[in-house]
Amino acid sequence: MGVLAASRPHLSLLGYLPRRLSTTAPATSTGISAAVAKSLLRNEFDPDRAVAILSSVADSTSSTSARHALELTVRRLARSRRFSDVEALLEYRKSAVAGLTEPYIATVILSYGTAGMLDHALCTLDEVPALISAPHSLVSFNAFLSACIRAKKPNRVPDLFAELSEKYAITPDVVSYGVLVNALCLTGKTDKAIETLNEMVTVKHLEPTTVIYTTLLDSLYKKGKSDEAEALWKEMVGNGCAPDLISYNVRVMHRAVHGKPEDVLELIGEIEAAGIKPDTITYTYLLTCHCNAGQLEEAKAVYRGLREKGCSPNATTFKILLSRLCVNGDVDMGLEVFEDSLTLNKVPDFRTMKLLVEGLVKGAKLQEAKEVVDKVKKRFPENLVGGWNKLEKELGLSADEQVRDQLEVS
DNA sequence: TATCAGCGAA
Repeated sequence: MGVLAASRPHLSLLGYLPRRLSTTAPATSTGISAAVAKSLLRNEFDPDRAVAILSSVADSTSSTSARHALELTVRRLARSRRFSDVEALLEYRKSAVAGLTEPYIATVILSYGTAGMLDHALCTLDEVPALISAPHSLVSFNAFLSACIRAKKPNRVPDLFAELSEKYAITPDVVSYGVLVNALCLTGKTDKAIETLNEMVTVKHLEPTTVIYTTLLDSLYKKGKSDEAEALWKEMVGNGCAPDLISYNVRVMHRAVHGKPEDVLELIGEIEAAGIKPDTITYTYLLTCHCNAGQLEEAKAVYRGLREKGCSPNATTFKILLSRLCVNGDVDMGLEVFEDSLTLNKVPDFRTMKLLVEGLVKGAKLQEAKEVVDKVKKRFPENLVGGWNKLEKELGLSADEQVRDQLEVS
């Protein structure tokens, strides 16, 4: 019942789509570029405004940015549980876009996966030959397998892999096997995943890839089987699959959790020696390792050194460093890090921000605490502000409380 | 030339 209510189409949206596209845009707005839409969407959490941004994209199909913009919009709608609107949006794209291509349909399939609507993804896959007047290729098949994983249903991949490749007479390639191996890893069947890789090589005569090895390495490390992982790393290199940054980062992750900062630094040295430039994820692991070893000054140094390494902090960097700073009572640096996150539009989650505000109040920095709350409230959509109002009351930061404080002082 | 696979954390 609740589901029905939640998934009832939003009338304004349904009306909006065709109208927007059939009406000539006013002279002032000739449409924005997909790249601009993408950056707007990244900071737009309101689903209706997201749809509005998306529909003003001039070139809505060809670029990767345009496809990414579509996926971001679907994610916003799905987060609001507006699945009928997701359907309206994606079905409209399928029907109204001239010169529909298989890569574009692949994006629709993946978007349905992101929204958890696997039945719709499967229907779309079925429609491919009718939509493009050509048989399926691996692109839509692989996109569908990947949609299963995005929909958090990796357990369905093995059966569908066999069933659909048979039904559509498709010969799976290394990408298909890559998704299959990942699905097996995600469902805890790492042994079966390794078996699958071996089958792929010996029976299907497909070359193994760095990507598939990386999937397996990650799974083995996360299961605590580091010896097996190290052996597989050697196998990967031996089979001519050169490790890239992501495979190194999987190792860095393991060392950051189980080793010392020196071990992580040593591995970073190896990465650089291989002619690869570590990225923000690499340095965030290093920073985390320093934090866990109680080396807060070193962690701060890593943070401050990011820019000269050509990296900029991401949401995870901010979250980890800020929470650790607050726990250690370093609210001054905490404020600095918060301001940076504001500048980059990557303000950490409520729990982390709560630590900063509480720390500031504890340190008698009421004015700063209030400013932080105001700035965060301004950035977040209405539906997330509730927690802040409650926290303000608890900490005595709300307007009423302040007036009372002032009265008490005078 | 890329589209369809792999790392953080939500």
